[in-house]
Amino acid sequence: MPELPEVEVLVRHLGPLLRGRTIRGVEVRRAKVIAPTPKRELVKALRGAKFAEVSRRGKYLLFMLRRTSSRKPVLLVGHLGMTGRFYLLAKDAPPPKHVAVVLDLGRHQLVYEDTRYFGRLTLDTRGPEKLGPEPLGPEFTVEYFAAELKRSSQAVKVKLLDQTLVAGVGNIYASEALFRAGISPQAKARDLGREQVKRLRLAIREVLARAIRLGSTLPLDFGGDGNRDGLFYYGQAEDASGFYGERLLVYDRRGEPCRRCKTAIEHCVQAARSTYFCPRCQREP
DNA sequence: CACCATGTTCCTTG
DNA sequence: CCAAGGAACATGGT
Repeated sequence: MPELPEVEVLVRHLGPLLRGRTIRGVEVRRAKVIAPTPKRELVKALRGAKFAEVSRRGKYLLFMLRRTSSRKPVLLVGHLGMTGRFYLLAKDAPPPKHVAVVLDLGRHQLVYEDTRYFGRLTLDTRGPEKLGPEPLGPEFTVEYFAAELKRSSQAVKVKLLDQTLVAGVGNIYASEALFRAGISPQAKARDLGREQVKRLRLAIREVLARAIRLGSTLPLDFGGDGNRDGLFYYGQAEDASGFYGERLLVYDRRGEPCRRCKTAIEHCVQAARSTYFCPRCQREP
């Protein structure tokens, strides 16, 4: 479930587990995910390098690596796409289906698994460089947000998915934030008034921060199949605990009663993505 | 079999 | 040149 909050929770768990560990070997099982970095180049850069810091930018994972020989750090960039997973496995555990890359860490292996192979694990840093401000950071100001929205004739929900506007909002949290702000997803971005922009900015920050808070309280070793051996698995936490349903107010709730006014939640398609909203609580400007 | 899915990029059209 | 819409990517679930 990778939007900003899921990636943030993953980073907070991975950081302490990886920091200081040395990469002994690199196995690329699906060359597509490391593109455009050639396999040889990746192996050369990673083997013998040590994890220094694990951080996040938008939906991207940033692995800062250092090697004792050279002083310049290597930045390894990860992206989970729709179905990507990073977790640790015991050294000789058989890697499951759809493993794209395995990093040998000695007693453990860091596995990057991705059923649909839409994600990335690469030395190409152009992805995160194009991103807009962090929604929870100081650069995401009302002034900036208002000015950017004014320049767009797109529906505001579609605009929220533009990672150069603000980094990390995905299809689920876009619908959730608009519901909390009481704004119709079909409203043109440039038509929002000052108060609506303020409310939307706040709603985005609250929705993301809340998801991070909730996600951080959950154990991540949901494997349950023994294979992962409890060490680390970022999986279907929401389904397993049933808390997914509680935290989402509109997403995937077509026909169900609005939590606020009981009106049936509606669904529409915008830019080929599903949008959910309450026709009564969310109005056009 | 048909349709849908948390994301991004590329191509076409206007 | 830019905005907008749609397909493509690859696999699995319903």
